[in-house]
Amino acid sequence: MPGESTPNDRERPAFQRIAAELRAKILDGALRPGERAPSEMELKEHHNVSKMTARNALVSLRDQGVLESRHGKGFFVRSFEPIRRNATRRLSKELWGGGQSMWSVDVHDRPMEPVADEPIEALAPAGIARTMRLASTDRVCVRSRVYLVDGVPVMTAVSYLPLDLVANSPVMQVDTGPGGIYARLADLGHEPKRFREELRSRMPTPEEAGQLAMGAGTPVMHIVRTAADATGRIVEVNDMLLDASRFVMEYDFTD
Amino acid sequence: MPGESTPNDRERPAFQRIAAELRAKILDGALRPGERAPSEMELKEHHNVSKMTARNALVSLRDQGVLESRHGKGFFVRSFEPIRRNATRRLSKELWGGGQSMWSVDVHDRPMEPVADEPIEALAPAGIARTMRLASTDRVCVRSRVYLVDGVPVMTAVSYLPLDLVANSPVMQVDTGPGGIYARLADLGHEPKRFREELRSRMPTPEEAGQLAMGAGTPVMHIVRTAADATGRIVEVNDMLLDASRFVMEYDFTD
DNA sequence: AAGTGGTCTAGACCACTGC
DNA sequence: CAGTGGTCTAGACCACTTA
Repeated sequence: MPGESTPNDRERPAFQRIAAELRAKILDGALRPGERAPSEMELKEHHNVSKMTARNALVSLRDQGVLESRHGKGFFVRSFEPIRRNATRRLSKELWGGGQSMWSVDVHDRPMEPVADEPIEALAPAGIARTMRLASTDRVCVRSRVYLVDGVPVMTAVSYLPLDLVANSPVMQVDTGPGGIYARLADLGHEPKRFREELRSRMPTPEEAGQLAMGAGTPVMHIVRTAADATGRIVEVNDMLLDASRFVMEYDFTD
Repeated sequence: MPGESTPNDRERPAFQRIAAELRAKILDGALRPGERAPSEMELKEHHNVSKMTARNALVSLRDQGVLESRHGKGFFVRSFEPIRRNATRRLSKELWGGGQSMWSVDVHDRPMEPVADEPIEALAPAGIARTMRLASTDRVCVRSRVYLVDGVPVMTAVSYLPLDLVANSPVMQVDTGPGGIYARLADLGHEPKRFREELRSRMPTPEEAGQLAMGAGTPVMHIVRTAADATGRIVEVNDMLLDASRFVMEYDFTD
């Protein structure tokens, strides 16, 4: 009899009970990161529910970031080894000249490698033009890149720089040399001095989830960093999208 | 005939097509924030699919934070009016003496009101004790509070302070007076000078989603702020959980 | 009472994985 | 091949909202 085999428990829905039970097993260590969770069929028979109800429990945990699914293999407990990234230290001037890529100082075991597109010239998107205080006719240098860990994309970044500042400079090259963009801006007499990072978190669009190789149920961090030189002129806006499950952001400041 | 009415489109699953179509309508403004999306029945008949498939499309959009559902009423397009919170400005000393609650400077139209529990004495949780560099037998003052906007909880915060520092001080009172905890710590000769905020983003547990009145498909920001006095002694650890859909975090720093 | 979302069943077929 | 996740159907009943 459809719709009746749940004998009106007056309790939580069955799929939530099953999900909570699995969650508890993970919390108390009975189910460890990387291990396979019970299959749909196993849950179906163990709890006397239909396949869809068993599946519903697994999917809801996946959408909460607890499990990940691999087609044909099973549901597995997700593990987290986030990359710790300190914005202050990362931008500290000492590192710029050292030939260190900005991001490689953040990852300890597995280096994060950038894959950069060819820089292009373009009109600034409306939002970027506004934060850069540019006229809508001003052109910018656009540098797009993807950062990989173990060959997997974990972050995308798009930098916008005023074209009149960086035209015919190494900033227009794919490889900007030791110290990266910021060192080149310093060479040009516009060393970045003041920074603002604006951080949002939300669920990714399907496109974004595809670009970053993200599991369902994991949010993104959307960070927009604005860099100004000593005179207050905005010399770069960097629009970053991060797989939130792979990062811990750290900010230091005084009084 | 079950499983056959999708005539092997060789394309995306039906529920994904329907979801993408709705998403597009929202993006191009045909469906505006706050408006009701088509109901399950409407989608079912319009696309010639079963109710579960139509529902699947709506639920997947809800779990991506695009829609919210109201039982008995429908699915509605979510709108965002995030609270902008600048950690640097918020903590700037000038504000402490002014009788300004720390958070009220962040909200413009609708004030964010804290609801504080009675402070208690307790053993520090393991993780907190470690970051506070306390022995496992040291006791701490625990201050829990919930912040409301329009009566809706949007953030929880739990502060831990070394008990030997704040025992028999106004910090142990519910109302700490003008300037809040930090002003009282200054009175005690331990003015917070250096801060670190550590920010993660993830999906909430069901319990967390209940405490904050969160819609499905919205992540939380988990922020742990550590405050040290001039000598480097850690005088507070503040463990915050925020409904990510309601906040934009802002961090300023120089070179 | 009618319309809506929320849960559930008992099947079905497909695609992917690994033996 | 069997086992797994992924999609789908055509119903059902429930709880909630509005009128």
